[in-house]
Amino acid sequence: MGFKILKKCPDTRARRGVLTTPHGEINTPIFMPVGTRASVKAMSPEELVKLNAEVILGNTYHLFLKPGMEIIGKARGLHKFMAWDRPILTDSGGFQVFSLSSLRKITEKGVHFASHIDGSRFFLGPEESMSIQRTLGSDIVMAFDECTPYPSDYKTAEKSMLQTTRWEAVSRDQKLNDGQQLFGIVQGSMYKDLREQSAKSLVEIGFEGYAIGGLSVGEPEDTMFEVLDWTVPHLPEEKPHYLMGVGTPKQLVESVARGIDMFDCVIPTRLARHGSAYLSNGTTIPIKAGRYSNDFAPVDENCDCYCCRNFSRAYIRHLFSVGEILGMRLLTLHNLYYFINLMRKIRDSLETGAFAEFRKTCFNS
RNA sequence: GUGGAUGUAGCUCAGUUGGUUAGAGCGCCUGGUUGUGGCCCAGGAGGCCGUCGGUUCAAAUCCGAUCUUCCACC
Repeated sequence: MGFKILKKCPDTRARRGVLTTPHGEINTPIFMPVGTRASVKAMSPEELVKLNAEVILGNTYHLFLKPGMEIIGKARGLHKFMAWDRPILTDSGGFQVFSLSSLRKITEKGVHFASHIDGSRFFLGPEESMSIQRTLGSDIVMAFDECTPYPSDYKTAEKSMLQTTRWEAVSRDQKLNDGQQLFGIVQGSMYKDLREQSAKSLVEIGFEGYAIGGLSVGEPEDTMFEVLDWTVPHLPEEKPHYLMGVGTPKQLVESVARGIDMFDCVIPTRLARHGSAYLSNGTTIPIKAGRYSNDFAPVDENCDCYCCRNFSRAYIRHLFSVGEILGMRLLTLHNLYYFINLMRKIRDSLETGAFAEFRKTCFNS
């Protein structure tokens, strides 16, 4: 178990690495498709394997509410329950408690909240989150944190960051299963000294990996990159760095250059369900637009995914306009293929020492 | 043929006792969507109100003719 750096970029902070878990190896930099409720929406595990997805996300908050831990326990863990035998990373539930639920009451022990599904009351704190993630049996466990809203004034951001730090220390003290790796999460909003302080505190506690949270929450893109520039240098170089919830193709490349190894984002799958398809230059097209009704070219001429090898824009637009499930499935497949392949190209360029060049030219086509 | 109904945005329809630049839903076009509620949000384009004539200061609205479509009867 653990992280090994295979090669470093001579020009940037980018690295090519391998993270070993109980369910296999993860080649970094990596993009992790999101499978919140024990399903990467519209994809079967078999299709994800064909796409070369090496690791997917699951979510403590959602799985805790439905189907509940008793059922996951009876299924003997999330891997068996959903028939996915590759690595799984589970989010701690902290983010969702703040973004989805209502009637939150925060105490030193955790958060009282009302379910976004039916309003029923629950409590989630670091002890509960770790216990749940132990039952889920995920390979990578995230510490319980509070995602500081944006914008936040300094005092609010500081208070929130310190609360997160205390919860993360409690998370670290909980017992996990053999092989489960715990990642800490840096907070601190957009303040340089808070980010540094958060990073240093986490390093003191000691985690198998370090995530950067509280970004891509509405701040300008340049601000996000700036926060990465402030934060990553304070993380242990030999541990994996995970940027939570990011991002667009351009943000992935730019964040790799700033030393990030892991990403997760709903963008490719959510946009696919809403009818947006990624092109190789990193932009999207709205496949539902009337102008595609007579366009018999593939979604992306430069793509060799199953969708682009077999189907036309006109056909997929038709599927969307009549509400056929296959439309969402094909675009999800295509968008994930694009993201996963983009990361493979990043890794290839790191291996050959050509990342800096790739960074400049990768969206030119 | 007779009687009744109908005609307003691409589609389905609202438009009160005549009163400023005629509305809605869907569709269409532009943006947005970042640790997931198969959505949603913000803008925009688009109408000689079937046609012709009349009444009136003023007509989608009242009157006449005509055409369209539908129903019933013969």
